Amino acid sequence: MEEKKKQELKLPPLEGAESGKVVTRFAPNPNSVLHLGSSRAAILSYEYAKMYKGKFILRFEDTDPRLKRSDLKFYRYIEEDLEWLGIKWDEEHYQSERLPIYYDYVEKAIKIGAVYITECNREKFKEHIMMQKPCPDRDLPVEVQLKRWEKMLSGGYKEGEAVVRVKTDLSHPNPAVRDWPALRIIDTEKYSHPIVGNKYKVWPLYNWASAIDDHLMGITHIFRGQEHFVNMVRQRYLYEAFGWKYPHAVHYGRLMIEGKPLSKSEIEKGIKMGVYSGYDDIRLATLKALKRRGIVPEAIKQLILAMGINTNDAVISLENLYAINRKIIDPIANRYFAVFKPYVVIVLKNIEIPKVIQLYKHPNRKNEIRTLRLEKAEIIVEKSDHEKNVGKEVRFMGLGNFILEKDYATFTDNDLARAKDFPHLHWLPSDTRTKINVLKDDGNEIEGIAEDGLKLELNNVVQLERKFFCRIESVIDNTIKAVYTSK
RNA sequence: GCUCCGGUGGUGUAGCCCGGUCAAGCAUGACGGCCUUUCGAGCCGUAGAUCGCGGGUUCAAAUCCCGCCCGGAGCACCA
Repeated sequence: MEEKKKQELKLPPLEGAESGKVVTRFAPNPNSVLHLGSSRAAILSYEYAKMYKGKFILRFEDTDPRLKRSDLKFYRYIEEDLEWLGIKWDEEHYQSERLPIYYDYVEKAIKIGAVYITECNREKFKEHIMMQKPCPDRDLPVEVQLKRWEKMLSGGYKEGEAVVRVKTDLSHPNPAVRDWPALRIIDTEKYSHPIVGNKYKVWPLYNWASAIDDHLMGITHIFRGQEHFVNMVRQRYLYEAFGWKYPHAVHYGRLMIEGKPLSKSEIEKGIKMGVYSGYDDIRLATLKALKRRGIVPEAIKQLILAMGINTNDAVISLENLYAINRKIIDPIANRYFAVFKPYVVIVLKNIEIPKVIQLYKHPNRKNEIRTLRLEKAEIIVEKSDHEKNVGKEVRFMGLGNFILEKDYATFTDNDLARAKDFPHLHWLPSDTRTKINVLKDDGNEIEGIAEDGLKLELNNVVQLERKFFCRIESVIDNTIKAVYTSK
């Protein structure tokens, strides 16, 4: 039964990759949690590193204390999410602790004329750049640049008064590439950094910190969304100036999920405004929400690997994730009965009481048994099941075959072969005490009763027979709370 | 507007670089059957794509060229 016939999902070969020499990194800004989209870079980077027996680095890009502020809790959340995915990293870095390194390269770059410090303000600079003209201080001698650099470091400029820029090509067709900004001043008295506080006033921008780090850390392959495409174009000028070799970069397309917000800002906003209950709100596609719903990490990994490194945009259907997930959990998830409201009480006729009914916990594992006790000749079934089948002969699963009437049912026999074409209905003894609430994926809750044995499945994904898979989230006294996984 | 990147069945993906074996493969979803103490899983089968549109090159185009349309991304002293 457990034949391993599933073709191991294989990533296509990586350009320029050699076994033992691949180094990849995942470089999140710790300003939110991981979701299905952001886990893509992590999974691809990690899997490729593993595939080529290389190295995988986790690097927190926390160099904006002002607009995209990092938060201490997210460093930890991201680590948790990665661990949950089964991702292990060989190195971990915080860019906020590497500022002296970035400073060092500014000085080096000034000396080779690769960067300059401009006192042009944003508007003035933009005017020049749009006309493919340099700001006057672009060609100031090295000594002046160094002096300005010292002035920046020593606090001689206030926010916005000076910016380090990388010389590119002023006639580059894309204005966004022309002399891009590398470091700026941030008033950390006002915008304190969660890790280094107000220790530094000069902060690198993404392209500077990322470019320097990718080189210093020996990154050979970069995986990121297409929104970073021009950043590669920009950073190449710097690499060229330093005589470095730019890593192979893969820019995959945009990933969307039917109806679910997949942007950090939208998630953060929704949580702040109380639209979502938290990072694990089941309507979200965060890793924390998926975990809570009983989606296993292996399913997420397989989904991402199946998408590969395609550059076109994808609107993926959650059904796909569910299908993959189901294949993994179905062989292990135990089976239970739960009857949801509205339900009806049926009196059983022609049976002996009391009665102990034995059922398999899983159809494939006939050695594991669960039991239901009938003390009274009375069961509860769902109203819709009852309505559809009044007047018919039905199979009460595990109990036997019955002619179902309006409020009673008469036992006929226990012949399973004969029951083949009968509707199979699940049921519970009328004196069942265990209650269950299931949080559905649309945010609504449904109530019902369940087998007592279900209380022992805390944190597990189970199948409520004929209903759906769900994860048992909490068990307090006689009440079980579960979260819907999928059909 | 400018600069990039895309457009293969409902969804995802393979093929496109190096034209024919592709009247397009796989997965998922839908439908039907078998099996089964579940409406799940498994097995079998069915339906579903004139490969965005138009033109060109060629004996031959999803694959090459041109034009157009549509979608996305970027155009921050964000990452």
